[in-house]
Amino acid sequence: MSQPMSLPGAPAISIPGLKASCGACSMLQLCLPMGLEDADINRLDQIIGRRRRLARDERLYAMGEPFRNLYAVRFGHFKTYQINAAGEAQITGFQMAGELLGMDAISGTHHCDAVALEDSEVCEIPFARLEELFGEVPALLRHFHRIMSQEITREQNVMLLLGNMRAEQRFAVFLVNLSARYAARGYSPDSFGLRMSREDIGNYLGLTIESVSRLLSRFKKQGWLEVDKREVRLLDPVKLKALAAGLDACSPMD
Amino acid sequence: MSQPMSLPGAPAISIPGLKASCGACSMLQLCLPMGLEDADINRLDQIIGRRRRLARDERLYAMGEPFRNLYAVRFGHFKTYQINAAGEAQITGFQMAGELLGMDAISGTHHCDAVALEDSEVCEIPFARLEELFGEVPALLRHFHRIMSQEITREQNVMLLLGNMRAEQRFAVFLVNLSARYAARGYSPDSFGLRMSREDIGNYLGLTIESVSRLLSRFKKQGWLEVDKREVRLLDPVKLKALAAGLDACSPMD
DNA sequence: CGGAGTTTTGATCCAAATCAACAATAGTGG
DNA sequence: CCACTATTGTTGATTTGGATCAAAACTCCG
Repeated sequence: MSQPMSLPGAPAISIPGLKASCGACSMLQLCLPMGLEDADINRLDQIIGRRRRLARDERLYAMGEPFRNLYAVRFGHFKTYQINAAGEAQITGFQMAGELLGMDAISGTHHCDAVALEDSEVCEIPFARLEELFGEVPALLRHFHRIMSQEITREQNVMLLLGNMRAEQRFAVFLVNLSARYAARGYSPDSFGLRMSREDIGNYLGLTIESVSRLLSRFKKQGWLEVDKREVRLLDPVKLKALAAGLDACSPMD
Repeated sequence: MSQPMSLPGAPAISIPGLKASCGACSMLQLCLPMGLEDADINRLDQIIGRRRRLARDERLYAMGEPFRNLYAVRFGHFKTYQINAAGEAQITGFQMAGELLGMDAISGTHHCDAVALEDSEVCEIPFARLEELFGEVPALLRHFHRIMSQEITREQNVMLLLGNMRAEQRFAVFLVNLSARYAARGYSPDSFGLRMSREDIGNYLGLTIESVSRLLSRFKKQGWLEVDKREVRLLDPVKLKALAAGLDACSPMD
């Protein structure tokens, strides 16, 4: 590739300390203000709090904290995870630019931790003020409901993955999903860096780190992708999509 | 037990054909109108459509259908499930009286099927009219958001279950969860009938029907519960809760 | 460079799936 | 009502996908 390595997490124009401006944000078409009129976007801008920068591994919020804000990812990546009574964690999602964090907390307190996978920035959205705006901007409310609904559907898809799929299919789903999300953001669908460790991937997919490593090696050997450290290039996206859809019998690693 | 068998799904006072009345509904304290003032409950009553009766195995809605209504379960039980491209199903939840169905569809079309597990009744809630009401009754909107948020959290808990737990713990979680929900509805927490088949339970928990059957036998042998067909009585709820929380090492079936 | 963390690869094990057979139950129709 | 069938559930034998255990290779940084 003659182009510089794709960098889906690279900062958009962003001057820390300045208030966020949805109208100028590159994520406008994916984020909360999607589809709003200019005037309404300005009203949303009015209520959006400061931007917040987080370093790699820094925590945005923790389980049990009282709910105050939603967060829109401006750039960077996050993971969210739950911890049960026995101290075991389950990663419930990876979030990237334009995605909303914290919806599980609207019921009162946060039910998971959110941690930055790399240096990242979020817009803080005070929910109390957002609620006020809902009454005045019905299109905003409608889109907010759509986003929550999509989050429910996303989680149902993960349930399907964890409950029904074998390791190979899970991993294919994971790759194809990332690919589609990068594509929606204008990045290459076939070439991207994994922002999360093998351990995070394994935890999310209900597999061990060893299994993830083996799957990567196997997919590479089959010629379906190239891997170099965390950089991935999908060589046969069609095959991977077929695997993900379960339309293709698993090749038993001969 | 000298009492008649517990019947958590037995009809509340219900005259088919009549319009629903939230104020008179026994699920008032669990359902959408929870916490509303009388006047606001009446406004909600105004918009709620007909009740709808469903026979066992009858489908309330199907994947792909356009979204029109939410449904509140009046009595009976439902299951919701997704089907993937390969035709395999994953049950994403079991719903009982007072619970809301269809939130995953707000984004436009239904993403799962909902099927009655027994003769059941729902209140049809036209979402367009509910949206109108949101602007007039902020408390209703707030509670609606809380319900959606809780649904997200519930699904995250299932992800934790499917991604992290062994069969024994999954099954304990399942039983303890049912127990708590029946308790919240005023029924015995320790004695209830399973409304779903072993196959449904297995599908939901990511296990085979054989595994579910073996788990039931094993729990019975351990003296943690009694089973007779689909009727279950928890004999050692404390033990089951400990298992569910993962605080208790799995007893290796000696 | 050293040392901690991460990833890969190989050997072995085990929990749950699969395969198989049968028992119990619920329907169905005569 | 019973006989017959289909469905659902139980139990046992065997297999297997992925976990676990173990160790080496690589990477990242101070």
